[in-house]
Amino acid sequence: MKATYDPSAVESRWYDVWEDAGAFRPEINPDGEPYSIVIPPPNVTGVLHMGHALDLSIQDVLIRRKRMQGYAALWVPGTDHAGIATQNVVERELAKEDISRHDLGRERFIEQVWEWKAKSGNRITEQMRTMGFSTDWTRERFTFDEGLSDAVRKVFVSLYNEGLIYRGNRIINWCPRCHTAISEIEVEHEDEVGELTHIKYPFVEGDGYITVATTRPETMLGDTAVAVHPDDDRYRDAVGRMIRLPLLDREIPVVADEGVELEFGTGAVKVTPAHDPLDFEIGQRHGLEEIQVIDTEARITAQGGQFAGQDRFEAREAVRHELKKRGFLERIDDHHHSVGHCSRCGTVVEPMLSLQWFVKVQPLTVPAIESVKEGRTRFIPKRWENNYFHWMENLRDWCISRQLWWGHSIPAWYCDDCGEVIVTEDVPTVCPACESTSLTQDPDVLDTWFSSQLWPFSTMGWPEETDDLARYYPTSVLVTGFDIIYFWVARMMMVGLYSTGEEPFADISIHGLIRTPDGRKMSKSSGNALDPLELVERYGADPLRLSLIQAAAPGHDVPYDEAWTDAARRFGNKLWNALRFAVEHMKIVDVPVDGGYPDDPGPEDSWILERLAEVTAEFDRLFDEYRFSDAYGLLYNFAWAEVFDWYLEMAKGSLRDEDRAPVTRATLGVVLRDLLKLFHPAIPYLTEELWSELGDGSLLITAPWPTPPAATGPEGMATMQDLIVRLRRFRSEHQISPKTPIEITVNDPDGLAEEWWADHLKALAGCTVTYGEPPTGSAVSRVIADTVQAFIPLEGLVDVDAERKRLKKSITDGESDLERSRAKLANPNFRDRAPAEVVAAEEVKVASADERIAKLRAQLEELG
RNA sequence: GGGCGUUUAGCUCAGUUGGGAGAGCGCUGCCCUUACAAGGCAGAGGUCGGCGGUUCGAGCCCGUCAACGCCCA
Repeated sequence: MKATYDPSAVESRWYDVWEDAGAFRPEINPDGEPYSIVIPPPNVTGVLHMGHALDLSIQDVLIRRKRMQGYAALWVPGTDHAGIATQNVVERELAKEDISRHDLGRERFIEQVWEWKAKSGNRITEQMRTMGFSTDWTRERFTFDEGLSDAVRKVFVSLYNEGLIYRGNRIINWCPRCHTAISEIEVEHEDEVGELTHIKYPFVEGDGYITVATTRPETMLGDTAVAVHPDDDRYRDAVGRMIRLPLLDREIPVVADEGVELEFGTGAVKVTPAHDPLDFEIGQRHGLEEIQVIDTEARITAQGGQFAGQDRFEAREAVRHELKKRGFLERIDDHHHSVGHCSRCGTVVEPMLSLQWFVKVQPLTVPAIESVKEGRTRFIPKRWENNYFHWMENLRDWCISRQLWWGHSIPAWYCDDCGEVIVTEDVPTVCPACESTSLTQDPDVLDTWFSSQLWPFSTMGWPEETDDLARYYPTSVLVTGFDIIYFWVARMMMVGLYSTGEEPFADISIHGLIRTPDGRKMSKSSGNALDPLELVERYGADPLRLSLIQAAAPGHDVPYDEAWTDAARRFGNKLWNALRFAVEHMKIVDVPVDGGYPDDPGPEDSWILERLAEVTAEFDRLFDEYRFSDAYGLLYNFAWAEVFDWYLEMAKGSLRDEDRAPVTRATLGVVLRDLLKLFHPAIPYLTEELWSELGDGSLLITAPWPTPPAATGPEGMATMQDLIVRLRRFRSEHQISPKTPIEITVNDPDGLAEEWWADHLKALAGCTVTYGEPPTGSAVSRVIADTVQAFIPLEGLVDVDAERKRLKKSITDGESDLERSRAKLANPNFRDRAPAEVVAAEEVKVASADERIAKLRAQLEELG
């Protein structure tokens, strides 16, 4: 073995070996209970970012452990066709050659996208392999492949037939850049400082006017009323009168409507039914005309008089200018308000009246809420349930049609002759109403999330009744960030229950977002995003995985610092060298794949075996609660601070003793082996490589999960470790070189210091031991651990003044402990109400502190 | 405006049944001890945001205030 751990050398070796062995397929454990996860499908256009790295590392850790525990563990990979995103990418490519999609036409453009996918669409899956993720590639799916398209059509038609999908004219959010409608949650609201324009709307008859305020003055061109609240005394007389709309001279009524906010602005609002959701509702109630004044390019329509053809923002200025010129402008105030932007391209969205398809979601939310309320699906951490409920309870209908080319077609056809709407899974040839054969399919496609929401069961073959569906659906757990609970998780719950009657997953494990070290959001646009693949090159995939898992406390954001990954890499080096020590120098061979715990271990062996059993049990407990960071933190500290720093050092001595060496080899072998197993889910490459050094020839990826038997270590271990630490401190405080041997006399009234201490005190503290009473005549000091005292001759070793100082400090420390415990015991309430064992423990503390201080005082006196 | 979260060592964060605060990085001193200097040993550093309450006992439970952040409207 090489002297240092080289991640890139190790990581190039194993992925193909695993895959060729079929280890990623659940069939590797044919008799195992099923355990399944579907990957949240990344956009096919995407490249792996830190969020993916975290999300997928967690899933891999779950899957790999379950696989080792003997489950038929299935992790389904795949990608999302990502309608807008992918169409944008390909359009941009074409633009380089000065071609628009319209030049190509719809059919050839779609071909172009498929070609792009074949060429560049597997980038992210290649990156997943680099990271070592053990997904079953034989089951890879794409949201736009054939089977999934069948599922989409089936769900659409079914929802339509039950009246849960309808087509209607409503105010939607329009992105003038992407040229499509988008849903409510694809709109990102940002607080901006805008201008509130106050406009005078004069009455047609008589003098006077009403002042209305708006942040979008250009929409006044589409105004068909002014509305006030019915209880507003200020406008009591105005209701029913007519207004002459400035600039266009259209006569519009003043109406009273409950929807108007009394306190806001002047209390009177202009009503633009075609370009505002609230105004649309007011318009419906009062039978107002809907005049579209902004078109799909965000330009003023012919209805906008002299402003026709202007861009909406240009028109905003022009309208204001004209109002001012003609005396209708009252004033302009600065105004903080939130402005909606397209989540895809950042363009300001335009609310617009449009004929679109919608899902009526309310009926679907009822069972989805119940499932979580009744615990059939649980969120981890639980607090995310509240957000889920809140969102579900306030859902508005979901606009699912998109004016794009790349996406699932809407399975709706219109009869060219009689206008009949035909919604069906198979392409219709004849109009059922008039028997015309002249039918035209709806040109729109579906929101990408409409197909993503089917992912947990469409990937398993639904609507076919496949073996996979029967065996692996519902899935065991969904792992994802809280940012897509609304987009994705909630919809999977709704449509999963609707389509299959079952919750799509038992658990939903929510993790946070990766942030920069100073807590900001990582994003490509702000240029502070780290590339995980670059980190892999610099530190290795295993160190990146381990550091992400350790840093990610459940449900909290992760401010990521490379220092963690560097620390994980150093841990890898430590583990590497521990194995190197065992393999090369100590001839550990033939460690069994499982079992093999020694029957008659020595004291330090039984101690580490006890700790191994405790730590494994605790690790499993934490892991089963999805507390991966705690579980691996525990393991990391156990490995480094206990196995490497203590056990390995103690084992060096016994390995030199031919009588004790066999049992030490056996113990060292099983402890390191089990460590490799426990660490494998997090750092698969390194552990597999080290496993191959242990000699058996099998693969770690499919080795059985460890279940070390309970063991009991020797009573005196903790005291001995304490004594060693204190002796080392004594050395450090007195600047005694580690090379200077110290002869100590150990006095041990309670029989804690057994014979086996001597070797360890020699090896780990550089002290040779004599048991018995302290020597008399020469100056000594003492170091005390529990009831054990070690006497150290001072002659030639230490400066007596320094020793006095050391003793005084020890006495002071002891006294403050003593004081605290005494005060507690002096409180009668404490004695009465605290549990007996707590009181007893406190009494023991007093007694031992007392004794200790007495000894130290005596020591001080002896020094004179 | 509503909801949620955060506030613990110089920095980034753990701390789930309330019983003397931990990790990583950083810092100080000593050590190239044949697994590892990507290391070892020892150490310094904290009124656990403020105030009040419950309790024999609060980082942890309750109330309140403050700062920061996120989501929704």
